[in-house]
Amino acid sequence: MQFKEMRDVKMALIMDVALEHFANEGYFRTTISHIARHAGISKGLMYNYFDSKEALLKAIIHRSVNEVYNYIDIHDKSCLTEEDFVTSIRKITVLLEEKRYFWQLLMQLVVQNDVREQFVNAFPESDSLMHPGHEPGDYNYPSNIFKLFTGYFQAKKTEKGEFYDPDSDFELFITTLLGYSIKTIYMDSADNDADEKMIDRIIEQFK
Amino acid sequence: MQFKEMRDVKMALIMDVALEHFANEGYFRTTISHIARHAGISKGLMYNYFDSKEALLKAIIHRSVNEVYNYIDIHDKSCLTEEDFVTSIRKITVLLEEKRYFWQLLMQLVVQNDVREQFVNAFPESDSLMHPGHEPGDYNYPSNIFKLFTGYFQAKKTEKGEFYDPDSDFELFITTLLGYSIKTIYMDSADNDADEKMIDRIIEQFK
Amino acid sequence: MQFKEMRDVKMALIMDVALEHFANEGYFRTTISHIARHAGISKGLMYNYFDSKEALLKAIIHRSVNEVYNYIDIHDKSCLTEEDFVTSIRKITVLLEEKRYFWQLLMQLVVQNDVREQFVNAFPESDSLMHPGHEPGDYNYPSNIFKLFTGYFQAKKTEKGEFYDPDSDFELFITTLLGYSIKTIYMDSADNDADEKMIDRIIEQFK
Amino acid sequence: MQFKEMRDVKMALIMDVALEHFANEGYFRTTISHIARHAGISKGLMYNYFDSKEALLKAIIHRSVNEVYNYIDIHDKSCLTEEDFVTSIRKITVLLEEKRYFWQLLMQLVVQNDVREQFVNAFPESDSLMHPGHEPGDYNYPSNIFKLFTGYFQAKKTEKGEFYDPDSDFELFITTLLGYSIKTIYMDSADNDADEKMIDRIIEQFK
DNA sequence: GATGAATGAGTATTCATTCAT
DNA sequence: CATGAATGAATACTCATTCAT
Repeated sequence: MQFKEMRDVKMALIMDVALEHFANEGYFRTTISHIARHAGISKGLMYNYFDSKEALLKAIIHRSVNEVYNYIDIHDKSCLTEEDFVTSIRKITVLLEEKRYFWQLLMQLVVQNDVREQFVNAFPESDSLMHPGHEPGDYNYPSNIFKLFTGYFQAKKTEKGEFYDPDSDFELFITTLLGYSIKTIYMDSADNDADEKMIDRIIEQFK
Repeated sequence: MQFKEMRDVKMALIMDVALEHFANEGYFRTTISHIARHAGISKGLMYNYFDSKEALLKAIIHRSVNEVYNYIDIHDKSCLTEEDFVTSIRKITVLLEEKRYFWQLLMQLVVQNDVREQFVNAFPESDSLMHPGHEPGDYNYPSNIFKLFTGYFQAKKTEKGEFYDPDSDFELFITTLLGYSIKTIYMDSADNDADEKMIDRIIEQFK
Repeated sequence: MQFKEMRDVKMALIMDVALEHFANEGYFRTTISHIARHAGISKGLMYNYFDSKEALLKAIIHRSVNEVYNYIDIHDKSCLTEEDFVTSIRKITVLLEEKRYFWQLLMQLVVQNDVREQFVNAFPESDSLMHPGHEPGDYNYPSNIFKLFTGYFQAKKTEKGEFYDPDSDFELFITTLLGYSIKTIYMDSADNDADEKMIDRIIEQFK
Repeated sequence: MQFKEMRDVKMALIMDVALEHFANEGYFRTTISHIARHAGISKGLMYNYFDSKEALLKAIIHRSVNEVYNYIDIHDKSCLTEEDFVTSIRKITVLLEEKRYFWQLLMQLVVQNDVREQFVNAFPESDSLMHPGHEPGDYNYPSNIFKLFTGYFQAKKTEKGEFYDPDSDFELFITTLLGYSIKTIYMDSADNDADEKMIDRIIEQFK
């Protein structure tokens, strides 16, 4: 259907504009009027596409989460090889840079205690963040990915010897990756070389 | 005067209540009425103490920043020994846990692009964040502390040999510490032992 | 009693300060706090002297009205000679300049339709503007003065001949005097000579 | 567009209602809610048309000033004949009666010292009071009109002889006209005949 | 008397959302 | 589908007035 396509294009436009403003000015301080004006449509029409400001927010998150999962694309693996591990991290760095606005928006939500709790609870169960093309039970990406990574560190135990503590190593890995992510999202990296070097060091340290 | 004391006590009370709500519900969603009600005072009285909602926010930040600087207390050192370095990190972990609400509030501000820019610009220059008991020129803590740490890593070069890259090591250290901080601020750490172990590993890795 | 005197002095001070602010910033925009601060007393004490903001306003008007009447001092005459007439006008010009703040305040009230109506109605009847030391029936100054002046113009008929219209002349006189008054109250007269000349012309025209 | 028309009609309605209330109850005591209720619209809609209460006030003044200038319409003359002079005064009397609310509002502003100063300063320079259809440099009506009148009195010198003082005569004229204007604006003239006679006398005296 | 802390009703303003056209 | 006029609940802030000390 052609109508369907036009609709989708316009919805995507609105979501793009909204995401940019949400990231730059904050969700609360961004008004519907502002988004509509910048998207070149009327305020009223917004409500033909999205039921409410919050629905728009959820749609944006939903879309981005799907894009991220599709790009990562390791959810049908049962375990990670070292190559998989390295590839995953490289993919993450790509995502961090290509989807800065999304991560910035996500941070805004997550740093509010009550919102974060809703978020954490809502994750695998809630419809709003389901992967549409998958059956229930199948969409539990975050925890699956999580298991793959913990599995990867567990597997290293055989190689590194009995004094190696996979849990501790995994914790530090996650911590370091979190720090790197935040830095990447917010600092405008003038020095790409340095970033490159840092991610190489991290990979070297934890692979 | 007795009035002065009452005033200070009540101002502190209001700031405490406000900080808690700002952290939990977000600055924008927290209403003055709400703060007043929870502080057991009338809306109008709030404005006897603070000129505006924003002034209240700034007062809270000002107070906490001063507390943090006073606790860290390394601003009159010219260089850091290994012991200083370790002590500083331990102090940071203490501050992270004791002032969670403050750091959470700070994150809320910092994750909004336009607010963050104001913040970064305002930092060393603005009166509002000056350390009261110090002369102008002396209060530039953030950058002074920064220099102490970079100096520490530079100094390690003599010990670690010519292939050691102090800049890169410092970058990774900051990144790791950032990740650790965020985790500490937001995750309610059921497992204190694990946290302890992680900070030990970080110290070991970078000292 | 000494207490009484102190009280009167302080009341006068408050009224002076209040009048100045009322005139310059307007009655509504002048706050009680502001007056108290400028009078060097506390807000609460204000209410020991005046029951309310409006009571303060009325007291100021009352005081000034009495001062004006006492200065004019023609209320026990039964008719005006030409000399009386000239003297009265000269006295009016003195009052205009010496009590600018009061006239400015009066104008502020009078230019609001609903307030003006209250005013006009309240004038001879209301307690608030009664002359305290006089019996009821005796305090009706405005209308008495009015009668004296109309009488003066009526009397000129015998002199000026039968085609002379005293009502019309009186009307024009009042009108011209009103214009002169407003100018005097609001224009800061750099050119005193010109003012002098104008009032001379007016006297010449209507005496 | 039909929207434009509706908008203009409604804006005019709001301005009419607001002007009436401003004049009768005073600008400060008139609430936005009150205006909205009497205009039959919601409070929020007011802000679709006017950015603030003050913007509404300015719009009203702007509109009225333009109407007055357009009606007077002597700004492209280089000098006034006696006929022009008489016509101008008659036009002024018409304006006084037809735009009482506006003049009353203007008086309210002008009698507050600080507001008046802003006003006087803002007059010829400010965009807000520019005549829209004229080039810059051309819109300085008040002072132009002023010059025409002073010129008129100067010209009478040739006719009235060397002892005639045009400045003094002009001053008295302005003063008398001011008095007449105030009376007309505030007194509800039951006796139109008397008013007529007075303006005739004024014209006779100064033409 | 004197203070200023405390109150609360009131005011301008904002903005997501609805609806007639 | 598309518009923007219209709504109203919510929010920050003000200020005359009261009251405990």
